[in-house]
Amino acid sequence: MSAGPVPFPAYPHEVLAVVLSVRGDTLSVLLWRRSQAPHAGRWALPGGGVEPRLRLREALSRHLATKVDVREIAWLEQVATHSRVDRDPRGRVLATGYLALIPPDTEPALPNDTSWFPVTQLPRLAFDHHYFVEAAVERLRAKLSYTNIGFALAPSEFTIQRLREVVSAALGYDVAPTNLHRVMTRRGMIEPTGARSVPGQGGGRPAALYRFRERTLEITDPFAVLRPPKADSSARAGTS
Amino acid sequence: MSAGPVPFPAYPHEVLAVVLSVRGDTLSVLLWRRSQAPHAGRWALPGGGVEPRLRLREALSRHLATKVDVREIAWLEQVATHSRVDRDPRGRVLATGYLALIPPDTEPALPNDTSWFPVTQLPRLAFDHHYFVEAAVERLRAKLSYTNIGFALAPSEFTIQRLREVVSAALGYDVAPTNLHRVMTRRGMIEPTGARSVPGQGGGRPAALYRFRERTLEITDPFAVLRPPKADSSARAGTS
DNA sequence: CCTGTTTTCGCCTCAGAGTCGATAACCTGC
DNA sequence: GCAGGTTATCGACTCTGAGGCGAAAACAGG
Repeated sequence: MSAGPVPFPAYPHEVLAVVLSVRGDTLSVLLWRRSQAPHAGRWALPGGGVEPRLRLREALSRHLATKVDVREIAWLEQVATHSRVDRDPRGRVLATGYLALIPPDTEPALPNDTSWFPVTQLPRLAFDHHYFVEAAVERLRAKLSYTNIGFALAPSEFTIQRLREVVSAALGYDVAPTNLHRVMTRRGMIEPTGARSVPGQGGGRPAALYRFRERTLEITDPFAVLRPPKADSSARAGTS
Repeated sequence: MSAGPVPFPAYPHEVLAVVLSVRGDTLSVLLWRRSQAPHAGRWALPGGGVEPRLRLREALSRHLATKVDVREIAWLEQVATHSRVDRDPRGRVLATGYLALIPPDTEPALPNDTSWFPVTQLPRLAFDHHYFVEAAVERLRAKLSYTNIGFALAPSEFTIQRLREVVSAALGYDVAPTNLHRVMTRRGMIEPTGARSVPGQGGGRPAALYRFRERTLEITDPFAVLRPPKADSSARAGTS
């Protein structure tokens, strides 16, 4: 550090995670119950302060490690920073919220004060945490329609039926499995593993297993109003 | 304030604005030239510290007021918060960046140290400001395709040709005016004012004038992979 | 009335969504 | 091991909305 002091006012800063996962066919968020004031007894998002040498994301990972195994987090994305002066009764605190996604086939060992809540049946949350939840769910649902973000919400291998359940839970409404299969396939998002599901009870044809082809975010051109001239050939590129 | 002290470390926090506008057929960003260390002589985004009783957005508006008339800002949206420990040589500073849009028919009186730069020909920026510019431009381009955000980038009244120029500049590639007209109309985004443009030089049929129907953000369902059952009738709703 | 410019319209193609039925693969019970 | 029930998968067809393209229409000016 050098070149004189920083000329800006400082404020306590916290990071918060909206950890979303499909638990038993409903999209749920991970909350922990506060035992101390302020808002003792209310449910809150996991998170906390930012240590001096950590970036926001790193600080958040450490806080999350006390709740879930961080390796289970398949997606982590910053959503928004809130700055209401009175959002914390103890004094002004800025808060940056992240969206974190966990696949449904991992079962984190939760501490006693922590549990999953369906996003449609949230308890009263501490501070302004409900704003973060709303924003994160909205972000997730938007991205489900034009990215392959589903990879972070689905098991590593799944049947189309299971994928339908997961996507339906995340979106909040039913989707038809036949169209889901066709769309995901046509977009090249999923591919069959070759294996088949174990028949299970009740008989019937065992379903084929699929996996997401990529496990990093890819954007499926959301019908671009007006896309580049024609992809290849025709010059004009210009920038970057 | 009450209930004990805030238990989180504090950091200087600044707000930055990526002010974008179409200037002479190219998407441009508003920069000012730093006169003092660090990074004296380099160009930087407008912004600064956050006063104690102001929210981030309010603080940003005040900083912007020294550069442009705030009333000209047609859209203001938070994009991201950066936290690299060494992003400011004077010490750790967190920074929250905003995207601000200004219509092309307003001509802000700029201070001497301030001017517009085409986003494709940026000078070397101070700090990590280029990250903010990239993120803001990306956000703008994404939203152009599935929202009516264009209202903040277009004049209050315009011909289809002019709209094409503005949109082309923002996207960085040419778009066909005929499709633009149809798409914008079909989505109900624009409507004719009834007036026609002055013929101008060269003759030809005078173009009809249009305006954006709404000047607040509306989202045009980006082809939802799987949308709700059928909107009305057919029961099945369920949650929410 | 001819020319140049801009708008407007029609036609074509393509992708997504929904429906239906045929077929495949498995179970259970006899 | 075979018949019948159950579930999964796939293809064919249709419908709708969007983008690409080009021709026709509308209009000002000479």
